[in-house]
Amino acid sequence: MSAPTERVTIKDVAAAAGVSKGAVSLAFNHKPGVSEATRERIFAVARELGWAPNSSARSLSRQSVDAIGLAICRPARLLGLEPFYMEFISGIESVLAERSCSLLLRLVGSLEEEIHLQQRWWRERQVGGSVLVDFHQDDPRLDPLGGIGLPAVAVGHPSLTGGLPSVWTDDATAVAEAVRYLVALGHRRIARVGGPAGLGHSAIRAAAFERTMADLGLDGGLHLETGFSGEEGARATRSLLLASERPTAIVYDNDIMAVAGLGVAAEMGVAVPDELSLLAWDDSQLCRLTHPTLSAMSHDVHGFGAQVARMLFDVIAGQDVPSRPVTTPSLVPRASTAPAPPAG
Amino acid sequence: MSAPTERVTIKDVAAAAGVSKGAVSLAFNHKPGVSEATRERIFAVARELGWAPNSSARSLSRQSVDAIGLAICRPARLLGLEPFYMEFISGIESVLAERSCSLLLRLVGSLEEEIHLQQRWWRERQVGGSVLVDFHQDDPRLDPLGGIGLPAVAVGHPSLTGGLPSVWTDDATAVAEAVRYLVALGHRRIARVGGPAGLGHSAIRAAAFERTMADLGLDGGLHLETGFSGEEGARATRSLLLASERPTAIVYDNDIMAVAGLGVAAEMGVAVPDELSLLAWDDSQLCRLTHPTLSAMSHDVHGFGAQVARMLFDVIAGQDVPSRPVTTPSLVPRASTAPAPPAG
DNA sequence: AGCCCCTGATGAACCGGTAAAGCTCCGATG
DNA sequence: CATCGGAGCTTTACCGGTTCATCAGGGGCT
Repeated sequence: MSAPTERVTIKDVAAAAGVSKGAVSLAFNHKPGVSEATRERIFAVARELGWAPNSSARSLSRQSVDAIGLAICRPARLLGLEPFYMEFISGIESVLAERSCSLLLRLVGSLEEEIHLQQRWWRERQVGGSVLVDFHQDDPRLDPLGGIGLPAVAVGHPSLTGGLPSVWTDDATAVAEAVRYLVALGHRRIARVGGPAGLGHSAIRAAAFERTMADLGLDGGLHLETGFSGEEGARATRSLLLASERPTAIVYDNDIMAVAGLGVAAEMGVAVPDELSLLAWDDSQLCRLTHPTLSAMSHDVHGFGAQVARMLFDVIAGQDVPSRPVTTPSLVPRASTAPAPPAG
Repeated sequence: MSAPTERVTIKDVAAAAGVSKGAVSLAFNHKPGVSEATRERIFAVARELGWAPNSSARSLSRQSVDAIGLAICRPARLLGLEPFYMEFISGIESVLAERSCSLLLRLVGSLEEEIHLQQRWWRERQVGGSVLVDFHQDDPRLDPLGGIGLPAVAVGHPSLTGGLPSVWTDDATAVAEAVRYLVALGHRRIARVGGPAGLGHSAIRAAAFERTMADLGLDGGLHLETGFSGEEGARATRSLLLASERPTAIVYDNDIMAVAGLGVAAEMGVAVPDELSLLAWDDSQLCRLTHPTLSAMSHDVHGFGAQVARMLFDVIAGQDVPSRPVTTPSLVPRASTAPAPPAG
């Protein structure tokens, strides 16, 4: 016995206000064609009846959708720990809210799954456009999604996103800053614990790391790839610290792995920062909660998301949008980095 | 010069297959009325043309929507660190995906905002129903949302959710288990760092904490309220450890605050677990990354989300759904809890 | 007075599906 | 052999909006 759910439609409002459907539509969309008096009467009636235009009907008629899609392809257990995404989403939403647009979120298990999902979303017109994240080198999504006309904004360096309008952070420059900072502190054996090599931005950071180290005349070969999880960060750190010539500084690709690294150092009795400096990436609140607090490469993830959303709206509006970087991550030194221990 | 975007509609498919719109609709919805041969021909044509039914049109016609809403009212910075939500969402989505239903996610700044949002979502039929989370005592959402016919499932103890079908974890029992465990280890001065008192489940845990302590003849007054953030967890821990008679064990309301507590203990030179035992809540991966690793009250958040989604579908289907608990969190002892130090 | 134009409104067509009623043909039945 | 029933489609009427052509009425101009 579900409630009758008295559906109020535009017709009811029109009847109650003594005008035609068309007039109600004009009034609600703030278009000319109705007098101020009529408009107000219509609004009053609509409020009284608790009416709001049915979004399916509006979409159908207008041939447009007020929703955008975001599919994230990482295990949920990992995502929960990545402060990045929620912050990023919140940035997107800050822009969506202004335009009363909604975010369709989906966690997918593979890029193939994402391809199918995005195709479906677009064919069924469930979304007006999509945000694509986590680009790989030769990303398999580019071909299938490039051709179908889906308006999209890519998050990632233009070298990865195959001509899609993109927003990215200049990770190469940030990596260089991180390395130079550690070198200035006297570190010579610097390691890096990165994300999966297939992931575009990990590769970019890896390359920048090697290059910067080489430029400074140091050995840049000391970097490990992980799957971004804390556990893998811990394992990587453990193996680095067990090496015969262990590094005096480690740069991580996210906060979680840095926290894990800190745990491993403590477990192995390696003093941070006296014997080992650690540098995190993203700089979530987590970095301020550990002891010692974690130095980090910090950036405005919220603003990043907002920028992406704004650009997507432009793309949907049919504008020709140039790719552009957002502000480069910058170093926030805290207690986990210190001058290198005297060579021993 | 946006692409012409040749919109393929059911009419095109019908024409190409040499049948009527109706036949295509029947075929695609797996309803009787078309022969097997025709059905296959229609599918072949649809695949070739890359057609999928327009979701707005379908919603409009069917008077139903294949999306559900979730609004979360916590600061984004905090959410990112709460592994709970992503895991919860992923649980919801595991069920939605089976029914090709989408999740509309919104981060809101206040419960008032959520009320407006949910009302709009429902009036505009953007969602078929909603998941309501983070119930407060005398929650302001109950009145405005109860009356409008929005199908909803509440996450929270029935005492908080005003007659809405609910799913909840038996926090009271879990708190009791936590306390008894610590007491069994010899702890007598046990503190609790909880969430905001207004939040229903915090209140329930607080009450259960006091009651259990009282039952055991101990002082249950030692609990602090926070806003769930790591920083507040750190502050609370600091104040507890500075007290004249400091606790020998602390129970936290989430993982992040426990991690922060661990940081504070280290900073103050209080040995964990020798001088102080810490117990986290939720048991995300984070608990295994610190040193020492964190004992925690663990539960299946993914399954929790799935359960909620399943129930919401039943509600939307018009069934009369009984509220029910999911499995009670259970203790996972790790390295942060140990026998109480000898009284001194 | 006759004409034009502008404002404020109406009515019908349309968006792309679904659903129910209607129509055809065919084999089975009395 | 007329009749009935059902399988297999088609037709048509919605769903609840938007949009556009049309129209009535009133004021200003010649």
